[in-house]
Amino acid sequence: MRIGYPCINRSIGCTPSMTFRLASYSEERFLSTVAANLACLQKILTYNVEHGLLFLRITSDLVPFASHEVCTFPWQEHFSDTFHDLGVYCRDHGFRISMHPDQFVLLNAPDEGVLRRSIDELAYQTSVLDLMGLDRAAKVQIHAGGVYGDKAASMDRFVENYTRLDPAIRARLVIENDERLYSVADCRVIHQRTKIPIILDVFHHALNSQGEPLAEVLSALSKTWKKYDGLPMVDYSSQQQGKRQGAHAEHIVPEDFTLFLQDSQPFDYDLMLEIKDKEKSAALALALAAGDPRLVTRAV
DNA sequence: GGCAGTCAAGTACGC
DNA sequence: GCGTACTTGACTGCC
Repeated sequence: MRIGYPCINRSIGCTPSMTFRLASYSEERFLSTVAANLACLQKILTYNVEHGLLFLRITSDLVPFASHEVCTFPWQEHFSDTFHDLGVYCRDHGFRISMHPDQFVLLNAPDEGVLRRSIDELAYQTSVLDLMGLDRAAKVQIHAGGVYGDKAASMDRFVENYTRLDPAIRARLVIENDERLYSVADCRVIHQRTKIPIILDVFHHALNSQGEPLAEVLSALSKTWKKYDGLPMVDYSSQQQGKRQGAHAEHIVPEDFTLFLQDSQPFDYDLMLEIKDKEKSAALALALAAGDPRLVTRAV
């Protein structure tokens, strides 16, 4: 079990998610932004090695507008050495890496334009991991998509579109249960037809499920990950008190997290903490997990 | 320097 | 059919 947090670090003074308005697009702006983002990503990796946090989600904004038609610059070639170096650093230090396209990426969209843009975005995110030379255990996670008034037909469309994807994308794609539309049970139906691995989002499962116990779910989902996919990934967060149901908490709740570690025994997984204060809660989680035989904080 | 409104992209839902 | 909520960090224009 590696522990990590998503995308940005609040204490190192840079962000790998620098972007700009579409109206401000220029090649100069694009190049300087990507260069700064990549430099910041290296800083975050270094910080994480020093703090024993070996699971990192890379931000979708690393290369702004990468999948947009406005971006015609061959950034893959231009930055290939930098990506390569980042990848070597990740491998040397035993990192697990993931990416998570946002809500606009819908593999089951009935609209052809939405589908095409979604696939373009998946191609971009996949290519980042490919350029870094990471193996198949580095994943791109999405939700199953929309319902569009007919869930069965929408799941059929997911399966169809998934099957037609470039193998390079398919090798990295995994799906995650969401808090409203597609539960773990729904994802398992899609898995049966595609063999796509399933990420468990513990918080979403609490909000959208038939109450299947954690151990039962982990047991089933672990089997959807092949050896070359790496350990299963799990997203963890908790409810922000006083906010709308589903709102992510600002800080980790130590008692809940300790309980989760106990309840998830004996399953092993890499854990992504979707908590707003990022590396701060991740450090606390590490402390709470100290002594857990599953925990890994440095390259072996 | 600080603040409020806005931002490439989509869907679901209430009225 | 239309407007709004969802989610969220960063940009941008205005004071």
